[in-house]
Amino acid sequence: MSEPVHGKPAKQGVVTIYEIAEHVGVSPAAVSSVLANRHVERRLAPRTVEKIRAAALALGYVPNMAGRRLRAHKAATRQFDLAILTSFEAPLPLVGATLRALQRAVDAESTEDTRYAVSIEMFHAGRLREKPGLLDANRYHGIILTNTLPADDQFLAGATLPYAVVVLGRRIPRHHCVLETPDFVGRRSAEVLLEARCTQPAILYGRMLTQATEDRVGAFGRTVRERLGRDPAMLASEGLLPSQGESALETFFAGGGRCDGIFAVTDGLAVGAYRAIQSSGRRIPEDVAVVGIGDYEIAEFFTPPLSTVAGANDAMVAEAVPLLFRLLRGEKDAPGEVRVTPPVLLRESTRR
Amino acid sequence: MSEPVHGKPAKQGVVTIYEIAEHVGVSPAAVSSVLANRHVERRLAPRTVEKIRAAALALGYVPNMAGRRLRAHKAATRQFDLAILTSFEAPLPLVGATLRALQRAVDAESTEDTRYAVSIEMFHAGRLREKPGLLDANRYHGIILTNTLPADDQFLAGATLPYAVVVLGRRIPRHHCVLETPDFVGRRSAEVLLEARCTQPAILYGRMLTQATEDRVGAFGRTVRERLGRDPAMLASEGLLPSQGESALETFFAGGGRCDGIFAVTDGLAVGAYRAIQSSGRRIPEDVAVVGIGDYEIAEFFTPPLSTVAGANDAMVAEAVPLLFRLLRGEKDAPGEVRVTPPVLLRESTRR
DNA sequence: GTGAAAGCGCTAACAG
DNA sequence: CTGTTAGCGCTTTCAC
Repeated sequence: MSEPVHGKPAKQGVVTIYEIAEHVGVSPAAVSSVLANRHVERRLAPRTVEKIRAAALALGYVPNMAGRRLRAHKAATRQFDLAILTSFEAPLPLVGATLRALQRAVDAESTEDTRYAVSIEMFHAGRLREKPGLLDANRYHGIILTNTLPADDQFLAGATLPYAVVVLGRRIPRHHCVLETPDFVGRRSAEVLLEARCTQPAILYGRMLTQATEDRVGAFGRTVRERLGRDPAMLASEGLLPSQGESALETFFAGGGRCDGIFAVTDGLAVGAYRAIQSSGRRIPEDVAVVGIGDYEIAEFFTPPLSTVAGANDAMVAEAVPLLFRLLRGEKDAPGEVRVTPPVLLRESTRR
Repeated sequence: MSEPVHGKPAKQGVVTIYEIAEHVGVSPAAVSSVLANRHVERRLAPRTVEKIRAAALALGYVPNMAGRRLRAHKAATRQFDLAILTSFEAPLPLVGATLRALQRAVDAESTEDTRYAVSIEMFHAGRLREKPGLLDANRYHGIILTNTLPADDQFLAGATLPYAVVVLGRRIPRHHCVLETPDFVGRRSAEVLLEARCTQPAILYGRMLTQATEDRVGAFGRTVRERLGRDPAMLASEGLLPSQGESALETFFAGGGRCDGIFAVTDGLAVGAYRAIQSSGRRIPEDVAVVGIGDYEIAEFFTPPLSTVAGANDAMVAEAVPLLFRLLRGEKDAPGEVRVTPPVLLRESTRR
């Protein structure tokens, strides 16, 4: 039944150099040399080269990178493939900070015989499980995973990924996690508004919540309830764009909604909130105080400058990256969580 | 001299499962099963499992992903490895938009027997040539390359990468390029300021210039010179952060510099410029008109809203992605350039 | 319970 | 000018 080792037609498989070789009537080595542009040193007949090229094109040849790499592999060099996995829908500053920190570590750890490849890969929020190769042991040596939605977290809680994983911003059982001190951001941002003597606080957030945001929203609500005896206004926008935040707030105002303090859970939403507040003739902070998230350096440059809670990106990354390297080294390290407490920066937007 | 095929000690090479096997005194197959957590079905003795695990750790075993992938390869599935290569110093949101567009195309093109892996990889600006594996034919099937510095461009002009390459925002001989219509952004932004009757225009840019930015700076200068008979003030900031733009402008003002119109070449610099202008007691646009770049949705939400030129990122990506796929398919397509003309959006920051 | 052996796709070395 | 061969590191039968 089985063909000789290297003469397989692979009738329904993918095109390999063997099919091309057979098709043209030359050896696989000849094909290889042409595809690698080494046919000159091999002094192949121009006509043969042409035929091989044509066949590769006609058959739709796609090189198998694993095969090439295995072959090209320099003994005495081990390679770590690392990735940062984030959702398409997420804001990128955290990812940028993570990448820079990871690259710095990699540059420091690289030696003659140890290389690292670092990349950013994205998944559709809530559909992490559909990401190809996630469960395979043949893609990554380690990843930093961030901006997951609850659906992703649920999937992760039941899954065991066959490589080193550090989860950023989220607590997931049996995984290594680095996250904000729970409830801290929601509670402190509520307190900032209450200390500015707000009596009608509101929170502006995107409809799709990462767990970190969900935690912030929940703690904000609880704190307001405790202190004022009633719930804050909940303003859910369609997304995190300034325009979406703006229209959520406009709709609220148009419907007769009142508020004198807003917690905007991303910088984009804060930008939109500023615009909606100011274009409705209200002043910040006199009529409406605003507090936001400090993960973005832009907050200081709002008019007026935005008070922020959080902004623990750097601190989280500073924990996550060394943790990943410890896991790569196989150091015994029980799954668990590292908590980071972010700073609170009071600026004009809550000064009254 | 040479050892039997599979018994090599590889004295100074990297640790493989063969070294582990030899070390423990079992077969490579046993080691493999343990490392893949398949030892249960194999009913390995717990003690053996333990010893194998310990040896892997002690020897610092790092799995070779190419080997695993080659082995795991599902025949009848071809895989394309695509990447977006950008510099660390570049703004991530632009890259994110490119990735989303690429992913959309990939989602559409994926079939049962054709998979795509997409990632973002970064290089240090100006040191593209040092990126590991860039010249190897065993990493990517195709890339979109963006945010290169002149040093990178020079390197590229002399290099032939052994896979499909689309260069974004830059014209490089012998490569497939998608870029803004040359000079357009610099010229139009100058015109926008001149039409606002500015007589002392200035340009604010980062010290490190991508070619696209260099082009913008140059064309701005030429246009001002043509129309006013003298050069614009050139304000070079250390980087693209708001704080850096702010201090560049503060220094300029402090030194007695005067200007009534500014072209800020990124949104971060525009944010800094706004702050420096306003905190110096000047008004926008009455005292100083400002025009910026529209690649960022935030411009509309400045106070006052920022007039922008450019913002052709979406259009460029819309050209670049299909081009990449054509190259992957091997369609004959001579290297050359596609030019995209960006829109001009006039807002309050130049209305006077 | 464990080992031997085949072979994933590719390329470099060697032999004509 | 071209073909044969070995083997990169790994996993999966199959045989004992």
